[in-house]
Amino acid sequence: MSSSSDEDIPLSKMARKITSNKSSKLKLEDSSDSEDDRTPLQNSKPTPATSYSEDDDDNDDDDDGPLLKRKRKASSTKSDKKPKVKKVKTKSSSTTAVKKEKSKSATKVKKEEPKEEVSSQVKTEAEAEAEDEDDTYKWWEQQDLDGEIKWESLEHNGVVFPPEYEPLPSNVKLYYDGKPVTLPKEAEEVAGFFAAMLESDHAKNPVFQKNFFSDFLLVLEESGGCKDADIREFSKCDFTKMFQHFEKQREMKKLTTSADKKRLKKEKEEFEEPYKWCLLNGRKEQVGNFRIEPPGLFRGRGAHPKTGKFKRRVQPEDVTLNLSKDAKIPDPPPGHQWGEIRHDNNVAWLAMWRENIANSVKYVRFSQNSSLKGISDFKKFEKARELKKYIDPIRKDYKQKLKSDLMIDRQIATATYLIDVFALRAGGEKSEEEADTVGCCSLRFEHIFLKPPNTVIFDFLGKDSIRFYQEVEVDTQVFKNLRIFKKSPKKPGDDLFDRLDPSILNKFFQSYLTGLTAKVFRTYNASKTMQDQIDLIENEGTVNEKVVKFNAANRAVAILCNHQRTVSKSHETGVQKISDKIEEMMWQKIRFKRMILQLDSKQKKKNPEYFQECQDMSKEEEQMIIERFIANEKEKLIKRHERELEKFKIEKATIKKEDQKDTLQKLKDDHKERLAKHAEASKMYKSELRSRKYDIKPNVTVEKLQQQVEKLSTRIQNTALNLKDKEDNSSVALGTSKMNYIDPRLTVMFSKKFNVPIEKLFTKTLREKFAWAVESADENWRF
DNA sequence: GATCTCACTTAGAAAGATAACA
DNA sequence: TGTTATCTTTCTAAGTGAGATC
Repeated sequence: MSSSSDEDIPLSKMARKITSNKSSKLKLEDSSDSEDDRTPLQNSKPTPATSYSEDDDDNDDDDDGPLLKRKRKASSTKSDKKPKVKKVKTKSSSTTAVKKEKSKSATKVKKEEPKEEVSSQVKTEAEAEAEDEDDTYKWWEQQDLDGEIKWESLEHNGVVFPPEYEPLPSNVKLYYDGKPVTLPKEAEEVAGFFAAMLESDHAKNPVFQKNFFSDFLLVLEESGGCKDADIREFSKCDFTKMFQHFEKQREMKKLTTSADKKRLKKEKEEFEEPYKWCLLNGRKEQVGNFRIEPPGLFRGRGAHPKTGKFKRRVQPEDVTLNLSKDAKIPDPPPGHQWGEIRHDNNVAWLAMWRENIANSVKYVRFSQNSSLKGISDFKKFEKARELKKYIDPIRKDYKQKLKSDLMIDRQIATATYLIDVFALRAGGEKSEEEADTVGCCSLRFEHIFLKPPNTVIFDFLGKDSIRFYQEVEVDTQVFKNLRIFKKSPKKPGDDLFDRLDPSILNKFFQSYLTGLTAKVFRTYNASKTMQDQIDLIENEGTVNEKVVKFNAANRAVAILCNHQRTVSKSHETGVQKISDKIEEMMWQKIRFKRMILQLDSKQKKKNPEYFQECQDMSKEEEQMIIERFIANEKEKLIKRHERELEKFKIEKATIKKEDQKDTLQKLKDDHKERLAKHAEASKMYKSELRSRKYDIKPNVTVEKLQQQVEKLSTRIQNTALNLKDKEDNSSVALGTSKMNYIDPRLTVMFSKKFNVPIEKLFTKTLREKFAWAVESADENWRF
């Protein structure tokens, strides 16, 4: 099938998640299914992986050999290169800044503000916030954003180091083989890191334990060893005393008065204030992570082979600072020197150091609301919007290439399909020293299961070891290709796309559009999905209802990108509580309806549907609800009384001695009275259940009862909606897509078009990060 | 062309702050 | 007013991709 109508179907819809209702299968491209295509995989003749001959159109010239078998190898550990200060390039621009779509003139170029000293006397955050909004640099009103250099001048105050280690009190010790032992403070610190997380999942992980312990022994040896015992076995170490000490400290911290907490917070803020800001081209901008990461145990995600290893303390000598040549070099901490000073204006970092786990580089960068971050965000979304113009020919092209005679082209086309339709990541190669996670190019034999005629089950761990599990229908030719890519002698452990890696794929993408890479597809499809979802929303209802609809659209994007979060521990009980509440409201509603019938039996004839639900709830169900309701209410009363007694104990001293007895007696009497009322009500409910006779007060009318029923109906509806939202959101993380994938101008457009305050959609941080979008998009903006 | 290095974005967990509830 | 649930921010791990180097 290669009809033109097929071209009209958006590709993102071509493959659908299979639900239990498979009614809407889309017929897709291709074709004359050959006899061979219907042959079960296990019966097909084994062929070498380097060539394939399924049917004629599947024949391959095989002039393109597979990539060298990709070994999962250890990364090299060192680079002693001297830093190079690159020549500053000043390229002419092509990117124009965000055009103001509002009536205000957008072309006015802002004058550079006078350079101010970045010193410990910089304004406080509150003062900075209070500054006139117009004083902030609106880079989006500039015309040229294309320069390659990152800054003309950069000044900052360096970084904040974590506090030195404070040894434990002498009575808090590690126990080895049942006896307390004294450790050198360096080793004690490492043992303490483990002890502090004794009850976490990490500490129960054998790999974590092993890595921690071997690093602990190393530090112990480096620092002079333990004189009290020959520590060799992890199983003989008892960290509980140390753990209890940290728990106690945590409890003490909780008890700090709020005034003290405030004071400590203020002191910390005052100390950190100078490090929070820098001067970028003479303008004050915020620094992001100005705190050097403290030492600790590496918490790798998933099955990381290095999890638990000791992350060493970073010294000033390990830190390289990056700033202008003429900028004042911040003083290193007393007795120390900076590792290196650089003046590289091709990069957007202020400081860096190398960590000891993977020997990778950590950077101190500008904050999310800085102009540099904003500009790169803006460019990212503009590139994704540019893809709009190319997406149709690209899709047409790769659909054709799915049947190419060249294996490499087929693999490229199939991978592009997966990236475009299922928003897979590129999937770069990983070393043995990392968790075994994959993306598109690194998918292996065992990560997909094929179910004829065209169903694929993906099951693999993606970034952060988050499981990607989807059962989907795919294009028939894609299905055929995947079957070829899995054909014998391929076996578990082998790469599905044995001739691909992200750089080959990205080179292919670049032939369509400069700067087009696998990740642009994710941004494009995410924002496109959001635009489509918003287009479906009716402009009606309350602000909160509109926010719920916005979140539902956001959720569609998060699901597309497979953004997940672990279900919170309290989720189950929370859901149960809400479900119980709904049942209780249903029971109350039915109760009111029965009262109506008792007052006026003719009502049933008038509107039998209205009273149908009175029959829907069985007596057993009702009894269960009533009993639970009674028990819950009683528990509430008891807890209330306990709190009152507790309060009385505390306030006793402030009450006159002669009044104390009376006050206590009153509390007890009140409680007794409430319990009596509760007992009476319980008795009434039970009697109602037996006799179906209701004790209705004389002032209660049919109209009043109807009003009550109406109120309850609305409450039930709202609570059910909340419950559904809670369930749907329990494992989906909305934040990641809002922050990284959905063009913020879509959110701003929604806010303006639907009259929803932006504060309801973006937190303060996001409003600052996306200030450029908030100020430039209007209600008609489209992705 | 494979591999390595560097600079950047993207990611979920954990900590902290705030709102809702009893 | 204290407790609990939820929202927001911070932290830092884990990706992508360009360009240098072997």
